[in-house]
Amino acid sequence: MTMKDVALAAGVGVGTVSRALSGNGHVSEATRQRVLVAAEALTYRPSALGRGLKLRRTDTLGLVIADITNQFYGELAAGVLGAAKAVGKHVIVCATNEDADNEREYLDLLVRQRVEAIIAVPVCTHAEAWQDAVALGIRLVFVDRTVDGLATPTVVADNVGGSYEATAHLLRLGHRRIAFLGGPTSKSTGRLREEGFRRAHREAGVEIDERILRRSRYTWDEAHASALDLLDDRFDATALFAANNILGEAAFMAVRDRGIRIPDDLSLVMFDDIPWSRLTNPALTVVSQPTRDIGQRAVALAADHHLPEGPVVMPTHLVVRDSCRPPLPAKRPRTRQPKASPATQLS
Amino acid sequence: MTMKDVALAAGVGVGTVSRALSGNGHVSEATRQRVLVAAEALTYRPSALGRGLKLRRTDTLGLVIADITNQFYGELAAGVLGAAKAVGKHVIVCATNEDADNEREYLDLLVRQRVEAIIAVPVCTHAEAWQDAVALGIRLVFVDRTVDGLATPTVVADNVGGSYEATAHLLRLGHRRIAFLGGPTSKSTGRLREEGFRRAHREAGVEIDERILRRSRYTWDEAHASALDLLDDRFDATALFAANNILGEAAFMAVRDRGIRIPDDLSLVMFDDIPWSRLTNPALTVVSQPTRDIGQRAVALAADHHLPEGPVVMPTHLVVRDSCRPPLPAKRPRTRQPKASPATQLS
DNA sequence: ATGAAAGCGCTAACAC
DNA sequence: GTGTTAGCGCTTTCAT
Repeated sequence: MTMKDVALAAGVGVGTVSRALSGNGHVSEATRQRVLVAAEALTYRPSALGRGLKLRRTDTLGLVIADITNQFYGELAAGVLGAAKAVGKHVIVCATNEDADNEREYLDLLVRQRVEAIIAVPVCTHAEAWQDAVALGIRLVFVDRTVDGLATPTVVADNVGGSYEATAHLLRLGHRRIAFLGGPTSKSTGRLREEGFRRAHREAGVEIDERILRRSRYTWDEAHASALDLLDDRFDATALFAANNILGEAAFMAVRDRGIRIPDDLSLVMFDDIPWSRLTNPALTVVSQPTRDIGQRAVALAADHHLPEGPVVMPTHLVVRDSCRPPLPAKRPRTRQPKASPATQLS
Repeated sequence: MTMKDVALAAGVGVGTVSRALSGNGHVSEATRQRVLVAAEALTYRPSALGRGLKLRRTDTLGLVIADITNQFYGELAAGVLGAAKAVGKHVIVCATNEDADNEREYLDLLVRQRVEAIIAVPVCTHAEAWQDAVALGIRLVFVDRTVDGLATPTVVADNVGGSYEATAHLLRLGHRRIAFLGGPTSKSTGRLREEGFRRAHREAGVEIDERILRRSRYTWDEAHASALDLLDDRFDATALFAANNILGEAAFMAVRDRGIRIPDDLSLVMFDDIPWSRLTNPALTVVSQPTRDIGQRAVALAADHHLPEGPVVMPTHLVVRDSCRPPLPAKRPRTRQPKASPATQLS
């Protein structure tokens, strides 16, 4: 069923069919009806291939995320899909599983598909990997993580701020030995959230014990191993900050594995407000980021023709639930008591 | 950068470029190199539009799911994406949010995109809604839910069996008043899981009190309201079976809201093994379905040219954790004590 | 082995 | 208003 068939059936030319069906150009009401009837009778559906080839436009977006199974990315994808639908575009979804080779392959695919824009959570943060995609004239928007040395629109959460706020919350409660389970330094999220953690300590005049920091890739297994390693190494921290939902889940399980009670023995804060954080007992205090908005914003940037100079930073906020409390003095035999200083008064 | 440009640069015809790049047809090694060099120099990337139009083949799959934010569908999508990548196809993902209008629009989109197959969790289970898609020659595979009156390949979990097993587990523990929070009868999952629940009771010779059954759409708000309604209505059940992860999450929250303790006051079983079910306290006993496999299998069916006659039913299994225990006699003042019968011995 | 040419389904420019 | 036609980028005969 091609347009030609419809033209034949309606006794008109293909141009008329195109005009009648698309509404572009003038067609007399009489012929319009004839065309509509013929199209209906033949159950004709225009082909996006022919149209796209002619118009040199596909109305397609590419979304490249790490792991669609992670609810954070699910939420992000939901934002992208919703916004895309609203502007009449559809999206090819690619899951890299944090593998740079997968990412390359998907990139190549999306280029060949002539997507109008690629919205990506970059695995490979070397600028070169993305350079030729942008050289090929495909609009590129990064989300969640940045790529250095590439003037590309990017939408991220306020990683430093969110992390700072969470850490400050713990310091304010009186914690002085706060363990940190963070991401790899190869990811901007890993670096920035650690920076917020450090900044809060610095401003509070509290020294960080580097022995209670761990960095792990964003996989459950590695994160869980890191968390156990942390807990088993003369662990005397009174609080733990996990820098994303994977790390948080692994940390939570590890803490339970070791019979440590939250918040009695250990206060826990996690970056990412994920539905399950309300289901644990106690419910977790978390840093919430506007995940769906990030996705929507990315689509807006992908459509906009005037790009923002710097990355768009979306605000985070601390959601205080029940996983934190002041440290129990009795519970921290090895803790060095820092002398109270004015800077310690964070709020 | 079109193929013509490459041909010009390499001093050959477009046909030769096509052959050299695709590997179809013979090209002398010398010219092949010239073409490759020219293509590289121009950073040429073949267009899938031209190719698709000519070949009348898009290598594209459409995936229609309810809510990408639900980890169950995330897992399903991961299976589809992985299997699709393995066979060199890519996928347009559509989230209906359980809205029939959205589904229609997406369907129309996918038809126009000339996807080779649509893998869908159907919202609208009227056969007619899908009839013209299949009439248009697009392969259709349903997952998770069935559509009546349509001879279409379908991949589902063993809903009756899983539900039966979970219920039998509770009966075996001695529960005689088991509440049920199920899905709408408009969905096959809703009907079938209720059927398994009933069958287990029937075979155990235990009568069901219809007053402790609720049916809710698969949205958190409605499910939560239903769960509260159930708990607030002279609730004296000793166990609760939630027929999917949304219902289970809502039930868990409602139970907590009401200060009911699991498993002391109430045993809880949920259909769907979702990561958070291990994070609650106690960890939840669940019916696990091979979600990722279902997605992979659907892709296989979409590619296969000989279709299975009936739906493909994937096995489920009960994962026993800590949310169930025998009922405490003291805790069920209103419970009618059924007389022990041989049929009660389920295992 | 390679060039020329037809044609996939569509839109837009042009002619009437 | 409507028919005709060129051409979007590609693959594949058909000649040579």
